[in-house]
Amino acid sequence: MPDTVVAKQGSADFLELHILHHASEEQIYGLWMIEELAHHGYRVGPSHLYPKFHRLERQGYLEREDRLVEGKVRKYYRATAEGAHYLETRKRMVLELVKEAFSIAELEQVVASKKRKGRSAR
Amino acid sequence: MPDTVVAKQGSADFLELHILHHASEEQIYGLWMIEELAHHGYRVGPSHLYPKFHRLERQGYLEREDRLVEGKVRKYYRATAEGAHYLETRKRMVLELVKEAFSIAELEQVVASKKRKGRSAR
DNA sequence: AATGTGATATCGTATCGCGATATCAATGCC
DNA sequence: GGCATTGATATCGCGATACGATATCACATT
Repeated sequence: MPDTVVAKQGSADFLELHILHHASEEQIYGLWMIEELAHHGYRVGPSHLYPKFHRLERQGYLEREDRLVEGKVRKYYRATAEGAHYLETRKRMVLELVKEAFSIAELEQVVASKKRKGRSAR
Repeated sequence: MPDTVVAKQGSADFLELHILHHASEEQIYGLWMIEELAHHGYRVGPSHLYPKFHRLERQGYLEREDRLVEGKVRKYYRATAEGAHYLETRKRMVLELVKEAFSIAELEQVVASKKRKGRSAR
């Protein structure tokens, strides 16, 4: 069995986090996100992604900017301040889960050390 | 704003992972799980949890054992081998997300070192 | 004006989220 | 026995979501 399972509605809210995460670092658009997710084992179709974009925008977490690129209209999204804040809250919760599920008590320290210095250790 | 947001359907699949995680370590039952989740900031009601239990059981990821405890009937669940396997797959995906969202390239090493030795570094 | 192409949008239905509410099964009390 | 109590599980109901399939869009090239 492939490990890109996606067992039905499995990837649900991880999807939201992925979107917000990328949208807080750079401007993203639909097809790009779909490909990016594919690299990470998430099979997401347009009919799944676009409605999410719309909802996140409606909620004020994303803001859109239509732009013409190479003869194609792209709708770029970036996270708003509110969206970034929401993302941080959710990230904290994921961290809790990971800490517990992987029994990594000092995970916070690892994260904190990353934040202090910009190095990515690769 | 409290940081137990739970912004609508937010906790969705994290819930599944939490359930599977605990059910793979010990036998769990509904109310206990509800309280456990509350400790971690997830507000989950019975009408959310029980259907999930039922579905996970139907999918073969959990198995049930009714037991009488202190005059009360409890339905204990534990993860099946298949459920444990599914959990591992999902955990790997969460790890990917965390690694990326927190820019922790060496996260795998941290996890691996935890697995080798049982120490919890606290 | 027709076609190609990157991209976004919608349709339709099975399923889910989840507050509110009901139901259950064992025990203690009269 | 009848009945309230209490820990616990189950269901109702409907607005919202998942997501494959399909349609539509806008610009460029011919």
